[in-house]
Amino acid sequence: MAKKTATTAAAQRSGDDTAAQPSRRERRELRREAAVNAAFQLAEREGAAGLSMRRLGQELDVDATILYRLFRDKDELLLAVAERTIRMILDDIAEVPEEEPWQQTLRRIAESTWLVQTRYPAITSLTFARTTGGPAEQRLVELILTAFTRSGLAPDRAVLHYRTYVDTTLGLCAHAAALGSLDPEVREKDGTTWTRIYARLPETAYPVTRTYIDELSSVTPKAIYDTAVDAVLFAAERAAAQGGTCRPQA
Amino acid sequence: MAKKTATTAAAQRSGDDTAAQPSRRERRELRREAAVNAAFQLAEREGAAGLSMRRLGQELDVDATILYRLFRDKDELLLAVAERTIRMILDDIAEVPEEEPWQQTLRRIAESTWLVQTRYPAITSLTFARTTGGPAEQRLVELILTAFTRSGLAPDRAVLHYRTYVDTTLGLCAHAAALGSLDPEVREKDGTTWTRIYARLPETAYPVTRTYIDELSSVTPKAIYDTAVDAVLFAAERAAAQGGTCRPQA
DNA sequence: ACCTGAACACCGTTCAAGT
DNA sequence: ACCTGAACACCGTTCAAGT
Repeated sequence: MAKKTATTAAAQRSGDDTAAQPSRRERRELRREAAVNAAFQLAEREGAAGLSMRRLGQELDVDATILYRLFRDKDELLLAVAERTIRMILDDIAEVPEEEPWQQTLRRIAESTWLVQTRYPAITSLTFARTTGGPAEQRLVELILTAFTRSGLAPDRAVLHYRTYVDTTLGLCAHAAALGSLDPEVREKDGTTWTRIYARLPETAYPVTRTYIDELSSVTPKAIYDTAVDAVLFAAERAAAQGGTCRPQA
Repeated sequence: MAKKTATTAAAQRSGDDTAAQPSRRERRELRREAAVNAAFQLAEREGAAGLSMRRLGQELDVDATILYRLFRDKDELLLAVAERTIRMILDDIAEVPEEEPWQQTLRRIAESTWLVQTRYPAITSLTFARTTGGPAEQRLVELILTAFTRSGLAPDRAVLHYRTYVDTTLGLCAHAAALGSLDPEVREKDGTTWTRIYARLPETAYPVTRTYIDELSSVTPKAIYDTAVDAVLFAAERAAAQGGTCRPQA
C-alpha cells in the first residue's frame, strides 16, 4: 500500500512537471531503450555473434545480470530490438497520402525495409524472421493491410497477398542481411562462390551455368529484391482485376 | 613416395573388388556421410540448437574432436549437410523430360524444396541460406538455369529471374522452417501472435487488422509459398513475352 | 530494494599427452 | 599414425550473498 502510493506520487510528479525525475516505470523504459541502442551499436560493430548479454553489459558499463531485470531473457531483448527496426521503417515511410496508389505505398514500404536491412545487416539477420506483436508492428501491419484492401481484393485474397508480400520482402531482406553480416571469412567463402567454383565447371556437364557465368556474378541483391517485389505486387494487381469485387479498376 | 604407392594400391584393390576394404579416402568419406546422417537425426530430434559438435560426437559414439578431422569446422559440416538436402531435392525431382514446360519444371522443383523443408525444418533453418558450391548444388543450378533459358528470356533477364526464383523460394522455406523449428515455447509465442495480440486491438486505431483477423489467422505457409512461386514465375513469363527474343512463344 | 559476482551447464576449437 | 581428454575462451541464465 505504502509503496503503491509512492509510485503514484512519482507518476503525478512527472506528469505535472515534465522536467522532473521520471517515475520508476519511465526510468525502466529509458534503460531498456539504452540497452536496445547499445545492442544496435554492438551488433553492427562486432557482428551478429558478438551480441551477447555479457558484452552488452560491458557496452553499458553494468553487470550483465542487470539486463535480466530489464528483459526476461535474450529473446525478449531481441524482440525489443526488432520493434525498434520497425519503428525506423515507420519513421522512414512517414505519411501515406489518401490518394497514393496502393502499389506505390507498398513499394515505398519495401524500399524502407530494404534501407534498414542495408544499414543494420547484423540486427536484421537476428530479428527479421520474428514477430514482435508490439505497437510498431501493429501500426505497420495496419498500414500494409490497408494498402492491400485499397487494391479491391476480397478479404481472403487481400490477406493472402498481404502475407505473401510481407514474407517475401522479409525473407529476402533477411537473406541479404545474412550474407551482409557473415563473419568476413565465411562471407568471402560464400560471396565468391560463383567465380571460385562455377567459373571452372566443365562445359560439357554444365553448359548453361558456364555460358551465363558473367551474368550470374553481376546480379545484385537489390535487383533481385526489386524483381520479387514487382512480381508479388503484380500478382496482387492481376488477382484484383480478375476477381474484381467492389472496385474493378474504375 | 611409399605412402603414395600404398594408397594407390588400396584404391586399385577396391577398384578390382568392390567388396574389399575401402581405401582410406573412401573410409573417410563414409565417416563423413555417417556424421551427416547423425546430424540430421540429432537436429530433427533435439532442434537446431541441439546440433552441437559435442552432442554429435555422442550420437556417433566417438570423441567430439574426431569430427575435426572429418570437417575443418562446424561450418564445413553444415555445408556437407546442406549438400545432402540438395541431393534429396534432386532425387525427388528425378528426371526433367525434354518436352516438359519450363514453368512446370520450376514448380516441381519448388515443390520438392518445400517437401524437404517440411521434413527437416531444423536442418533447413540452419542451412538454406548457404551456398555450398558442391556437386549437388551445381547440378541443381544447371537444372533451374536451363529451365529459365527455355523460357526464351535473354541471358541477363533469365539470370535475374533465376536468382529471384531461387532466393524467394529459399527465403520462404527458411522462414517457414525457422518457425517450424523454434523452441516449442518461443514458437508458441510467435505462432499465436495473431490471436493473442491482434484479435484484441482497438477497432478504432486498427480497423482493417481487426476486420480481417479471421483471414489472417487462417493463411497457411504453404498457400503463401505457392502464391509467391506463382508470382515469380508469372513475372518471368511476362518478361519473356515482352522482351521476346529467340522464341516469343510459338 | 537493488546490485554483484560466483556458479551451472553448456558452446566451438585446440593441442599436449598418450597408445 | 591415430585417438583422447584436458584446457581455453566463450555462451545464457540463476541465485545466494552482499550493500
